[in-house]
Amino acid sequence: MVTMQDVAERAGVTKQTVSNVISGRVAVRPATAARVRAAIEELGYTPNLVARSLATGSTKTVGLFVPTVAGAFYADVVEAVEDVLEEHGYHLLLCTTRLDGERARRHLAGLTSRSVDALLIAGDRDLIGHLPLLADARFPVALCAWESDAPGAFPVVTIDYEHAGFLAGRHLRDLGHERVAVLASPDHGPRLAGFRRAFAADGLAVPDRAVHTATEPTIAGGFAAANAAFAADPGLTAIFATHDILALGALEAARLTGRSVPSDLSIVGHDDNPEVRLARPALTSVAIPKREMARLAIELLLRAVAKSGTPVNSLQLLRPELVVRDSTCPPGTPTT
Amino acid sequence: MVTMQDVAERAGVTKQTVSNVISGRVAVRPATAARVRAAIEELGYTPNLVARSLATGSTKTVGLFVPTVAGAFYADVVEAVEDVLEEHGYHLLLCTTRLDGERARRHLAGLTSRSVDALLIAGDRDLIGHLPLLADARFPVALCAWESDAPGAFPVVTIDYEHAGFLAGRHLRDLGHERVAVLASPDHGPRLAGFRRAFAADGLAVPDRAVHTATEPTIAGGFAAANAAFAADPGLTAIFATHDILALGALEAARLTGRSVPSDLSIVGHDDNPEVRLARPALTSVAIPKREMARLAIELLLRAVAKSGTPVNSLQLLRPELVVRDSTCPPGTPTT
DNA sequence: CTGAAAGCGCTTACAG
DNA sequence: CTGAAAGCGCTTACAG
Repeated sequence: MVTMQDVAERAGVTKQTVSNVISGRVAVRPATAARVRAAIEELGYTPNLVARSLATGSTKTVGLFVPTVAGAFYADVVEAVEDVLEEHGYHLLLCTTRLDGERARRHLAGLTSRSVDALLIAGDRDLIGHLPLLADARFPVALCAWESDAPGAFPVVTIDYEHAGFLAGRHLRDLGHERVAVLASPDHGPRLAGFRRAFAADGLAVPDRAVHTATEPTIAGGFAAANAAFAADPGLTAIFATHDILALGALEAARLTGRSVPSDLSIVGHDDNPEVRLARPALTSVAIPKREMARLAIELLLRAVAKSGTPVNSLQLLRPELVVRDSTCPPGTPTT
Repeated sequence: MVTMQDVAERAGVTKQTVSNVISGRVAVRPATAARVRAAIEELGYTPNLVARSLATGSTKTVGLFVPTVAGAFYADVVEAVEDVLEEHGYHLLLCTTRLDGERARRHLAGLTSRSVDALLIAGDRDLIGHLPLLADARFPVALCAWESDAPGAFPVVTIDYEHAGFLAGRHLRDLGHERVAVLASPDHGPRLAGFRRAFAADGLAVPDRAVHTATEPTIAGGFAAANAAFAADPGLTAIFATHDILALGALEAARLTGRSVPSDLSIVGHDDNPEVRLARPALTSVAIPKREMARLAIELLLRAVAKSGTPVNSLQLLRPELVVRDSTCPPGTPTT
């Protein structure tokens, strides 16, 4: 492999000079610089980034942990992160934890060895217990897409999930719904709380018996939870699913129990994933600014890297937005 | 930061000995090893991987290029790659090219600087023109999920796409279809060729006017192409879409033109993405072993890294499988 | 504007 | 089984 030394010899200078023309940090006489550049060209020299990293202490790489890359949410997060990184000349080291805490721990331990300039952890559940491992990490760490229990030790950029739930509830209340059910994933406490707040504002309660926990975040999980909701209250007029995929299952359950959506049953989803636009009817859903979230989190990190300090430890909540489509209407609206 | 030297001093040995107990390459007297381990523990020492990489020439990292991470196909590829890497103690450097050749080129150039032990490139279109950049890469390179024009310079592990098309065609022929159309993405030549081969085997031709190119790989693209197909031959009884997403668009087009699927129109998709199971009717599709493909490609690469040689330059084609669901039946079958 | 020196933290033969 | 030496390829002050 051709090294900086080789280039230097060829150009008749020392390697420091070569380094200077490459980095541009120190002025080099144009004629010399030209000779060096020619030598680089002729030799096909390309700097050894590992050596550079050892000397500078920076790898120009940031780590990203996500639970998975399947599904629009995290796929978008990954791509948004990559875009920002690219703008700043950084590379992406990706680790999908797959809801496997032990796996996550191993990777975390691996990263600790200063092979990364910063670390962004998106999504909770898996890593929460291992975060203390990061307590004395040599690089800045931030969290995003964290719904609850965000440990105070790190800055977090996330969605105002409580507000998301509130928007869903508010929409159903505006339409006049009173007998409603929630299909909730276990980790979606804030969304549920926000939903309840919307009803409470009108003096209405969403009792625990109207909340049905989905055992898994799948169509089947939503299907089962929706059927449980129908059994608990056959006369309910609306459902809020804390995740689009559950809403899709609810749609299926409605079809099989002869409920037409939205005239017999309104359904509101959450996340506004692309597939909800394909559902029949197209689902009303709460859209969350995931790309902006990812961007802000990475920029925060990169800023900390640049001034080699700790990032400002704050909790930043991005506001979601309701997207009304065809799956919601006032209760008792005749089928068209 | 605590270094190997610090550990050595604390344990009263030299850093070479510390290195030996960590690597386990050289036997160390148990008592000494214990002292060293204690020192590591007390100091919270963790080796600097960058320094190790510079000394060994290996970064324990492999690069993966994919066009995108959105969509089940590449998401699965990424996760499969990661699983294999994890088994071997490697990290994943991810780059999504986003169909942006210039972006891909930049990343490629970046990787060339020996910061990666191997490189897997999944999917074509974007990188094809820049592959020569890799001609004298210092690490092994392999290609996967390559449909056509795989440059002979690198080993490729991919799907037998021609066979995939054949399976689709064969299925429709077995059902008795004769007047068919193909909705094809521009890059899916082999699938189309295979489809035609199945018809040719029965002495039937699939003329060019029955092939409708989708301008984009989206529902809308499939929708438009399907309508073009209906216009060209109102009496066609079956459609093969070279991509599931196009098939979904065709489903929509069938609905809006009053064709019932499958009794009036059979539809076969390709890729067997999870969403086709949710479509109504559930789509018949050609399933491709993408995870196996990714695994084989990475293992090939890792083998080459292990013996620091060039990988065997071969073209390996994995066989797809037809998954029959509810969107296909013999032509003229009465609606149930 | 250019060169001599030291160092980043590790590993790898090679002596003892 | 342990230590002394050299080296991986770069960068960073610091002289001249």
